[in-house]
Amino acid sequence: MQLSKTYEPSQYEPEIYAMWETSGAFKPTGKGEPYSIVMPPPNANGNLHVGHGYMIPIEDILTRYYRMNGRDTIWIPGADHAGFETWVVFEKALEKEGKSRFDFSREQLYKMTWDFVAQNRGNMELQLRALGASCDWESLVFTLDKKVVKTVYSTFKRLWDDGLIYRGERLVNYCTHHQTSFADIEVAYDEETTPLYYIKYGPFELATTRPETKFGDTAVAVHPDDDRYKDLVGKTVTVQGVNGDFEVKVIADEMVDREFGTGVVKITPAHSFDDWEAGQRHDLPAIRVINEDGRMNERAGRFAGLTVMEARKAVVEAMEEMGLIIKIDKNYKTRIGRCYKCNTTIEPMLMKQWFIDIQPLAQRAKKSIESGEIKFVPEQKGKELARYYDELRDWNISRQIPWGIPIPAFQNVNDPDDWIFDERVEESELVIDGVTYRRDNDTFDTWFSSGQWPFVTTDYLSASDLFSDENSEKELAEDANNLARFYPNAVMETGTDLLRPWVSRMIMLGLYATDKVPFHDVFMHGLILDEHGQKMSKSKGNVINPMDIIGEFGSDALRIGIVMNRAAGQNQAFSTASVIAGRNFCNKLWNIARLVQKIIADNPDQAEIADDIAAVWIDKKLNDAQNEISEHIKNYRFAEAVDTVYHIVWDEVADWFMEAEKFYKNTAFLTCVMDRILKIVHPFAPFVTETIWTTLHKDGELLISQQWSEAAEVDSEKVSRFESVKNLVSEVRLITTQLPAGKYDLLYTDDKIIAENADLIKSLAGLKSVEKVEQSRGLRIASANRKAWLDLSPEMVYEHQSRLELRLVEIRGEVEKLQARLDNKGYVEHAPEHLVNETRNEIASKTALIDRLVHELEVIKK
RNA sequence: GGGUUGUUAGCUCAGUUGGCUAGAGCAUCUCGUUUACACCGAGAGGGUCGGGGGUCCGAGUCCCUCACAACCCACCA
Repeated sequence: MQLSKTYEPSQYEPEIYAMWETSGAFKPTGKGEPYSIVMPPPNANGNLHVGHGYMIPIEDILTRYYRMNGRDTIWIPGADHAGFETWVVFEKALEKEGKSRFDFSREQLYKMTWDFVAQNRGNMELQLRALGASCDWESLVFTLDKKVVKTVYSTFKRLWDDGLIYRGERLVNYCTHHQTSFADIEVAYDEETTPLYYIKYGPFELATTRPETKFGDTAVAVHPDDDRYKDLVGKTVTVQGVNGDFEVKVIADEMVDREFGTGVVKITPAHSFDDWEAGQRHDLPAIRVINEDGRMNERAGRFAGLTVMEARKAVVEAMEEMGLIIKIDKNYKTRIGRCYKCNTTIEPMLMKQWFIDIQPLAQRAKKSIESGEIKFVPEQKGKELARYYDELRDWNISRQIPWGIPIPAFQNVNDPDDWIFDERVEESELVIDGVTYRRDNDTFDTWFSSGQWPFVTTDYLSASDLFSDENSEKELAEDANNLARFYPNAVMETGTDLLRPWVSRMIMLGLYATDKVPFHDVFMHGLILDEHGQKMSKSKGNVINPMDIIGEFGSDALRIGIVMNRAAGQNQAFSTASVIAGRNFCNKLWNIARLVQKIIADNPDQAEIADDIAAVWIDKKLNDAQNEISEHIKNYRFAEAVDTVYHIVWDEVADWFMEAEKFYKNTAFLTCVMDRILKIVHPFAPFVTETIWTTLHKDGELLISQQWSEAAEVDSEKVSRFESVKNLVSEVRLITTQLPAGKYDLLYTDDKIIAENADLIKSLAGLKSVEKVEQSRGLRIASANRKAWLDLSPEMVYEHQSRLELRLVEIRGEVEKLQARLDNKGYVEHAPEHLVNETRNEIASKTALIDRLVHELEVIKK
């Protein structure tokens, strides 16, 4: 089949992907050392964003590269139930129908959300295909699949049995209207004006925005270095309250800002996040004074039953009567959290939640980073995580939304402290030995389940049950039918924003559940910003949809463009210019293939060409490029790898080798080189390379399943011969572009390389002729140091003189700089010898060039 | 406020442990339509590497300092 003039990606991409998928090329071969990546599961309910447009190509480059380099490779895709995000979208949809979550049971809600997600789930998977993801679809895991739940329960059970799970009180963001708690990110903060009350508080004066929580005060805090209150620290003071006197402890804590108010803070651990922290540090009791319905409880005495705002007003009035209010700052501005749905003020509320005692897990994870068992790219991210582990506090794994994995715990209706583990979560009540247990209605934090992703997706736990004896490792590795050989994963590739919520948890839970690190390397990519370096957001309207880019420029162009010029861990702008470069590159490759096709078609009976020095030269270049690319991939330097690919194809293959082949027409060799290039480029631009491959190869073999070529043996003498030709041609081009348009003659005297390659040189340099003469004339090709002259009239040579003089000044300047370096004793003494030698050699060659130029100028002047 | 990362050509960015004349893509300019490609070819111009100081034979790279920007965390009673 003839290749069309221009590469039209949309014409080939879907078909090519279907070929890969149906051929089974994405499946591991069962041969070679296992190499595995688990895809960070995109939201099943959503569309891919431009971040995926970067993530997927990187993971696909790795997968395709290792697949083509002898590894037994798998890339496991996933789909995320995205607990919170999906829940918000679903609840909005419910709302549109005039319904609320309170109209349904938990089971109903779960079922409805499931159906809702199922409707949309196909989009994301189609988009992964459009990006060319060569992942093994058969091993796809949804975060709510049975095997996920099973593993999550077994890990929970184990933590429970090990005494690492406990019920604990914790402040949660609570909406008193919806009567549910929210995650931090679900709370919308707004700057608002709220009165700041300066009140008398025992021996202190202090400022507060929340006088109504005074009933829950259990301490009063000052800064440890504050001399004003030094004597009172540690004492218990009596405070006059609206319900009578009460006592609080005076504590010293760094949280207090001496400059704010009077430098004194009342501490209400049950209703303020900061105060809760302080309470933890100082071992203070927490007293709840607000109920879940947003009204004051019995602790508020005569104010019980009032709403928070009513109580605030009433308490202030009462305090004013008692003379406890000093002044009220009515212009005070602060940020108040509100429910994103009903705008109700979020109350920090003390509630019972499930917790994991995290430090034992965290410290083990920290060690795995510090020992180098897990390596981070960029390295900095590992250090950041190690620090984070030290600060990590017990992990609250309960969430109050129905869309998630139910927590398999039941509470004795008669004894709130009696909890049992039971997986029968479909039952809302269990009766065991006459005791009734009620199911906990909470679900797991999504990170608790996704934190187990590497061993869930590879079925590692169930497999390690099968292989429990000493030989398990070996048997596992050899069992080609078992996904467990892919655990631990080779690399975890994900965004820097997921370092704490996700990567940290995978390491902790992986080590805990499997005694192994979940992956050996972590590669973290930064955020893709818009073209002007701004964060993309729907409200700004600057969101770039990867599917639009694919539609306009093609999948390969997006891949190359987005990977190009990008460093690990760095937030960087999206650049359409780079995508255009990617598209141009694909077109270039396409046209190389067209030229190969044409040369072969035009020369059906061409025999092997023995003296093709361009062939030897390109073999060498391709060897080098393969090595370089491998090195870059090994070090996760994707931008550099793409750069190497781009330039080997464009600068070496297209500009020199193909041009030389227009002369040689070495058809057999052209086929080999074409294959080799396609293999090298394939991981980066899979669609265009496969399209070319399947067009040129009629045997039905697919490029995706090929192995990279072995390095070719090269005759370095021939390589340097081609380099000489190249230099000569470059200089001839340089001179002739400065001359009036037209074709020129090259003359040479006693020059073996020119004599042997006269026609090649003529072809490459676009000369009229290359002729041997006895007596030289015209302009000497001086820089390339060849006995060659452009046959120019004395007038033209004379005109060229000024250019030569400029060049001479330039080179003399360079030599001066180099000489100055050598004149510096410190340099000669301290710098490595090879550098000094290099400098000397360079001076020598430049001096020789100066001599030639000087000589040439003398000739011209005569 | 704490932490992290940036600031290199008109734009978007590379530059791995300090070492040859600081690179790429896009954009710009000149010449060119030789049937692979104008999504092209041959060339060219453009940078005191954010400012200042220091270490060193040698600094875009290491140290100090200032300015600016982005991100993460904690957010003020």
